[in-house]
Amino acid sequence: MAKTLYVGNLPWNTTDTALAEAFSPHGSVISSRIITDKETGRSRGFGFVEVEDDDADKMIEAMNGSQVGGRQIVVNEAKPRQG
DNA sequence: GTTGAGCGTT
Repeated sequence: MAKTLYVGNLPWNTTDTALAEAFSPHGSVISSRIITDKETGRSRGFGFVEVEDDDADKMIEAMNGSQVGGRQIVVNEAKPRQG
């Protein structure tokens, strides 16, 4: 099982790999993606990280409020895209 | 060469 984490307040230069590298030591990272603008292709400043359900809660409290790329980030459980 | 609350594609 896996759970999706919403990551906000990210620097503009943050990449999906940077998230995986930042969440890796805090738990099992399955996948990571940075949301980019559909018109300009630039980073929107937030992304999503898919992690193991057993480590999701720990990574949220461990990475929420921490600094990534020199900027403090916000980590929460992502809302279900399909309801 | 910019910006800063908010929840993504098949």
